[in-house]
Amino acid sequence: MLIGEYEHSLDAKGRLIMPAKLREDLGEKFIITKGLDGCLFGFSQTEWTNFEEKLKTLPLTNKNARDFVRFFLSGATECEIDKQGRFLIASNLREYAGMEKEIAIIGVGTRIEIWNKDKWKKYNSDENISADEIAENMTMLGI
Amino acid sequence: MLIGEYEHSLDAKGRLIMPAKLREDLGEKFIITKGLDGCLFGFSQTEWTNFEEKLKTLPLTNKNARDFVRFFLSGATECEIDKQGRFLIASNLREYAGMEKEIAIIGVGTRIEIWNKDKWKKYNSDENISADEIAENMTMLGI
DNA sequence: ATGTTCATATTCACCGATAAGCACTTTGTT
DNA sequence: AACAAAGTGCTTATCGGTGAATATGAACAT
Repeated sequence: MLIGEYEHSLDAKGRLIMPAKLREDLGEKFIITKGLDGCLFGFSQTEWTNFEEKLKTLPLTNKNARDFVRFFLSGATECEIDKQGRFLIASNLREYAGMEKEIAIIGVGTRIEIWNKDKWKKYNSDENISADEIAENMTMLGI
Repeated sequence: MLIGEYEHSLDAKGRLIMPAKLREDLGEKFIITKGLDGCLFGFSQTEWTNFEEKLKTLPLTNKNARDFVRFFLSGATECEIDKQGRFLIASNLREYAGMEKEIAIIGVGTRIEIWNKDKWKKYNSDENISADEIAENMTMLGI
């Protein structure tokens, strides 16, 4: 299960350290693609095939669905972690997610998300997250 | 059943003693996450996996669900109690909960809560918590 | 009261993960 | 062929996490 929040920085060539705690769950090779809310998604190989399967079930006749599928598949890249624990983020993905240097990597269960750190901080400080709402959701989920 | 109130202090590296009485109920490994009212929550593994299962079912396409899942999973860390009964609190969680040195740990049935001690004192002294008021609210819940 | 045991506090030393800089290779362009 | 740009790999220094040793203090039994 991918969890936690980590902060690292891109090197001059656009490589990023994969936090040691995420590495084992994610595997040596994994997939990153454009994500929602301005971040990148990263999937382990098994989670990626799951995800692909779901995308395949969407009706080709629906324009919305076609867009949705294109969005995820066109952005997808396979990444490999090198001996020093780093991986390269393709330049188009870096651009999409507005990445400069400071990066936040978060584990979200079945995937990781890679954020421009400032964006992530802002996202967290916004009222995306109100305590009342959280409490309400928690009781709904039986915690 | 996790109960009681304990006061301890963080060491220089951000580690905290887990009170002996909570250890057996919580297990060697447990999960801490961002909680409500500015504290951290700690769950036993069984409590947590329940919760995870539920989070997994939430739809990727719903923004509310994404927010909620991100809040809990990005804030989560697995902790392991070392031979001396201590565990490390990740720096982002320490920051979130405003932890300096003096800590209060309380048992709340199915989870523990970890507080900055001053915050905890203040929270208790405020009219957040008048026993009478609480009792009154409880009748509404049919107790 | 005294000694024993257990829980907690404090300090120090070591190791692994990460940051950062640099050099080399590959590829594509002129 | 020469060069620039992008990708890959290595080396070193630093810092945070981890474990060990010791000190302090409370609880308990004799």
